[in-house]
This record gives sequence, structure tokens and C-alpha cells, in this order.
Amino acid sequence: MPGNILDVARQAGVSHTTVSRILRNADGFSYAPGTRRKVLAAACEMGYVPNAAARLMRLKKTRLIGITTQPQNAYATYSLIEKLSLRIRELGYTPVMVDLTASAPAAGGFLDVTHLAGVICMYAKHERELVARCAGLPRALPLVTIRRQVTADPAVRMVTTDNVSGLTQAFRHLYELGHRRIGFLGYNESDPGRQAAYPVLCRQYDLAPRWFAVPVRLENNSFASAVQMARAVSGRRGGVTALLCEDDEFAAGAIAGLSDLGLLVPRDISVVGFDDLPLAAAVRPRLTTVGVKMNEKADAAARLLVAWIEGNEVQRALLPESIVLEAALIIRDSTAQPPARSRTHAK
Amino acid sequence: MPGNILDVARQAGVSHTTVSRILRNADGFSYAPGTRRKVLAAACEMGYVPNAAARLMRLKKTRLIGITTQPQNAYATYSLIEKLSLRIRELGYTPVMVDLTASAPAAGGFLDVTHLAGVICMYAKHERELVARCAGLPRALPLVTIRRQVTADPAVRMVTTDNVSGLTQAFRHLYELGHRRIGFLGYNESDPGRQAAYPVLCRQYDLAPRWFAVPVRLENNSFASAVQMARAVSGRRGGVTALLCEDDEFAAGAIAGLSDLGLLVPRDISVVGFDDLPLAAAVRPRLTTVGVKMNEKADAAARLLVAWIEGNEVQRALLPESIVLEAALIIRDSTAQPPARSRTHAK
DNA sequence: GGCTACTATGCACACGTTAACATAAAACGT
DNA sequence: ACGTTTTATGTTAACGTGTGCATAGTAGCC
Repeated sequence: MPGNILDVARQAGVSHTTVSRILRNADGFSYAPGTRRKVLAAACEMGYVPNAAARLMRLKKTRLIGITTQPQNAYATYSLIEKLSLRIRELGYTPVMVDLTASAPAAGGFLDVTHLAGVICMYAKHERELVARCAGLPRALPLVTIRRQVTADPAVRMVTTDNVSGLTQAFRHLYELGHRRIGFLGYNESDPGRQAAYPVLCRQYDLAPRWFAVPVRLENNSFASAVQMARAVSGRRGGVTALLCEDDEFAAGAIAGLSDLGLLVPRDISVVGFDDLPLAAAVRPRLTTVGVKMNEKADAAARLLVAWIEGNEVQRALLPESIVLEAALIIRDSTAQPPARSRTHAK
Repeated sequence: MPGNILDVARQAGVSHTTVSRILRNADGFSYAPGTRRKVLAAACEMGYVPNAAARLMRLKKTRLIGITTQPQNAYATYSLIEKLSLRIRELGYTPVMVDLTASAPAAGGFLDVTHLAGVICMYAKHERELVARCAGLPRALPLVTIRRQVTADPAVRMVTTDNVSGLTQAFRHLYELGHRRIGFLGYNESDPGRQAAYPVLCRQYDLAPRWFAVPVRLENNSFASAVQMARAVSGRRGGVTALLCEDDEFAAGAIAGLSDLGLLVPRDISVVGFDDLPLAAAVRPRLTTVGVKMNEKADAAARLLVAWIEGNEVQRALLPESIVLEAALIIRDSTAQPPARSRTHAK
């Protein structure tokens, strides 16, 4: 125990109140330069660090921000977590990974959701779960959802990408290359953002939707499950010339799976990803993909949450309900004209 | 504030001490079944969750276990973090990601390293940093290192894979296929575990070592940096017929990079990975790789750390200094005989 | 100089939990 | 029936911090 505030006070020859106020730069208090110097010197010398627990008990506020995780999409998840963590720390908070599946609150788990200053939440299921769990609390848990907001809770804000625009760009790109049988590979049950635009676009371009959903049991490994979907995608009934994928990991997996069947991307089938992860530019062929500006997304989410946490009633009301970032199609090597024989029979 | 222990006590008609002891299953206390039932019912009904801060202040022990992270190797890192988190939770602790680069302790950061019950540490640099930072503390920070232990601190334990055996198996596999120009692709500065065995094996098999190190500036994205290394690996001076890689992500990147140069794996060059991540079986060609049993590793690390945390002096002394898991070569599609012209001029 | 306003500091309490110590009732042995 | 151990519960202090209230000194103002 490396010294408490009383030790510092004793050493500096002042009261612990003075120490507390000087070290926190408390507003509305003026201290003599000499006193200030003495206190800072003493604190610095003995390496004083305020006891987090005591402070928390007093303030009833932590500076912990939860990040919900899930096993799907290792790459995208980790990529986002990493960037979020960085931003959160830059804003003076500490990121904590929260697992909503297992956390029986009474089971001795140390940190409960209720102790968090806020949560950044990546999946619709988690959002519902969190909002439900905090329903009884007098103060709603500040929550920023990435992707799509699903509850009407006033404390929930959203940061997302304009998925509709992104998918539209991708769709048009494929259509202009000559594709008329364009499929969509996604989760069985997921946030509706990216999937919702697909049938609309099909109707708009007068094409039949061809939908491929990964079975729930396979969802834990996106890459591998996409590999397994390749047969369906390329099979008699599927028979698409181009495939839109819900994320890059799916796209990369689909390419691998197709190559097992002797099909080459983009010669035989074009594939488009979503996210523009580092993976997308690394894989061969390089992925044509919809870039979602992960960095800006993390930045916006962290800022929005902190603004909400630190703001008063009025300031909160001024915060945007949602921040929507632009998406931009990044054309690389995984898309090309459909094979010659396919170009004849449209629709 | 959803009720404190006093509220529960009042509702159950007992003292708060009784509530505390019953809810914690405190040893050495026997309570009447009726009392117990009353307390549990009251606590359950009002959804009582013990206040983490107050508990922490009293006990001076958290049930938080830190996991150090780093930007390199998104896949391997996330894979391990995910499994570690699960095990840690199963043991009744809460995982927290700790960032050692930025954490100025006094800068308002809520959780300091000193508040953690222990840390699981994946990289040599972090281990040194942590041990150094906790040097002044009366109680050393319990620490389990994954991979290779680098400090002599008695509170540091290690869980690792038998990398030497793993690399030996891989080397022998390549040698027996007929390869005589076997390179190694790894980090410039990394834990010496996997790299150390390579020159020894070269000497043993009487081959010249061919060493390819990723420049530090590229290290943040293993996949992409391996792609960039392909030219060196296959070039005039490099000219290897087989490549051992420090991890699967490197291997996958190398394959992609080689394909850019018109070289096919395994026809022109054989590639071996390390770790057996999900990625290894997903990528095409499927990776021949050294499996390190990530699950068992996470399990062993979490158990060892918790045993140390909860054990007394005597029990701690009985814990193994290190746990070494076996490695097993998994042969898939990325290795084959060297091309015919290469087989003639050995060495 | 007396009143006011402000500056600089301290005192004492509250937060919710655990644990050492205390106590009353019951069981037990002779 | 009486001392002794055991069982079942309660009392109270302590952890380290922030803050409301109090206080002493100092300056301003007519």
C-alpha cells in the first residue's frame, strides 16, 4: 500500500482535504502557490496514486467503459476493439470487455454492468440485453451502439456507417460490370443494416434475390463457415456470378471455398466484402470491399459516449441521436466481368 | 442504487453481517436453514448486487485479471484473449485488457495495475515493464507469462508450448520432403522461443540458415508485412524452397505475397505456419502448421494464475515454475516436395 | 473602524462492505 | 444441575476518499 492521502497531507503539513482538492484541480478553490507546491512535491515524491476503490465508493462513478464482445468475426471485432480501446484511453477512461452471456451478477463476478460509466455495444442482441438489465436503475446506462440501434431507450445513441449507400455502390459496380445474378452471403440472424438494403436493390435493378445464410451453428468462425457456404453459392440452384458478403471475413472465406471447387475469383465469380479490414488488402485476390472507416467509427463512438456521460441534461439533449459515416466502395481485384457464357442469359 | 446490504438485512429481519456471511458462503459459520432462506430470498427479490467498490476497499483485493495486449497478430491475439477471458470468468474472476504503452497511472486512469489480482502477459516486453512497475510494491504482482519467461521474478510463472520440438518436427518434415534451402520468417525482435531453435536445427541438418526478419515499422500488421517479405524470400539471394513462419498469419501473408510474384504454394515453395489458428485451416492452400493447443494453453495459464493468487506461501511453492505443452505438426496442403530443378543442388 | 466579501484552509461525516470481537442460546458431558 | 464447548447471531470499527459546513485571516469600501 504505497501511501494514502493522509500520508501525503502529513508530509506536506496540510490537511487531507487540501491535498484532495489540489490534486484534483477542484473548481472554485484557490490555494496559495506555496501550499500547492508543497502538496505536489509530497505527492510526487512518495508516488501517491489515489485509491480507485475509495474514490469510486465516494463518487459512485467509475471511469470504466464496457465493450461488448462476441466470438463471431474475430478480425473485425478485434480490429474495432483495439481502436476503441485506444480512443477510450485517450479520453481518460478505461476500457473493459464485458461478456453478457455468462455474467450471472450475483455469482461473485466483480464488475457488474451497473458499475460502468457507459457501454459501447456492437451487436443488437447485446443492446437489448443491456437495456433490459438496466431497466430498474434510476439512471439509464449510457450506451452507444455501433451498427444499428434497436431499442427506443433514450440513453442509447448510435454510430454507424451508411450501409445502404455502401451496398448500393457495390451493387451498382457489379451490375455495371454485367452481373445479373448477384447473391448475398450473410448471417442467419444479424443486425439488419447490411442485409436490409439487398432485397430493395434487387427490386430496383429488377433482379431475383439470391440469399445465402450461414447456419447458426457455424457462426463462431466466419471465415470457415463462409468456406462451407461456397458449394451452395456456386451450385445449380444458387448459381450466382457475383456475391455480396456481409463482411470481409465472409468474403475471404468464400473465395477460399470457391477455389476448393475449382472456381477462380474473379474469373468465375466476383466477390465483394464489407468493412475494408487489413485482411481485405492482404488476401489474394485483394478484396473489392465497402470501406466503413473503422477509425472514424471508433473515434465517433468513444467521443459520443463520453460526451453523454459527462454532459448535463441540456448538453445531452443537444447530442445527435446518431452519427452516420459515409461508406465508400474500394475496388480491388476480386470483381470483374462475369464469365462470357453467363453474360447472355440475364436475370 | 439498487439497494445495499443494509436494505437486504432489514427486509430479511437480520443484521447486515449475517447477510454478508450468508451471501459469501463464508467459511466457519453455520447458519440456521430458515435464516439462510430468508436472506437469500430477500437478496434475490430486490436484485441485490454487492457494491464492488466497497468490497474492494475493504478487501484490498480485486478479482480482476489483466490481459496485456498488443497490436501485432490480430488473429492470434484475439483468439487467445477470447479463450483466456472465458476461462478467467469460469474461475470467478473478471478479465480486463491492460494497455501498458499509454497508462500514466496518475492521469486519472481508473484502474491501475496495482489493483489487479494478477496479469496474464503475452509478450516479453510487457513482462519486463510490469515487473519493473511493481518493483516497489510489498506484494509482487502475480504474473503468468505465455510464451517465454524473461525475468527472474519469483512471482512470474510461465505457460508455453514446446516450440523447439514443434519447430524440429516442421524442419524434419521439410527435410524429408527433400528441401535443403529452408528459410525462417519472423519478427525482428520477438520472444526468442521459436526463433532460437532455427539456427540450431540448421547446424544439425548441415544447412545454411536463411533468415528473414520483418522490419519493425511493418510489425503492426503481420499479414500485410509478410506479403511484403515475399520478394526477399523468393529473390536471388533468398531463394529458398521452403519457409518456416513464426506464426500462421505470417504464413498466410507469405503465401499471398508469393502468389503476387507468380509463385504457387506448395508447387514452388512450401510454407509452414505456427499456432494452428482457425485461419490455418481456412486459408487456401490449407496451412501445414505447428499446433500449439491454444485452448489448453489458455486453460493452464488461467488456472496457474488463480492457484497462485489464492494459494498461501506453501501452496505457491508447490506450483510448477512452468507448464510446457506439447506441440504437434499438422500436415495440410502448404507443403510438398521442392520443384524438380531445386532438388539437384542441395545445401 | 465596522461591515461585507473573498481567500485559504480544516473538521467531520458518509459511502457499503468485511472482520475482529462480543454475546446469547443451546447442546453436551459428568 | 452446573461448567464448558459449540452454534447462531449481533456490534462496532475500519478501509480512503470527496464534500458540506465551519473558520480564520485578508482585503475592500464607504
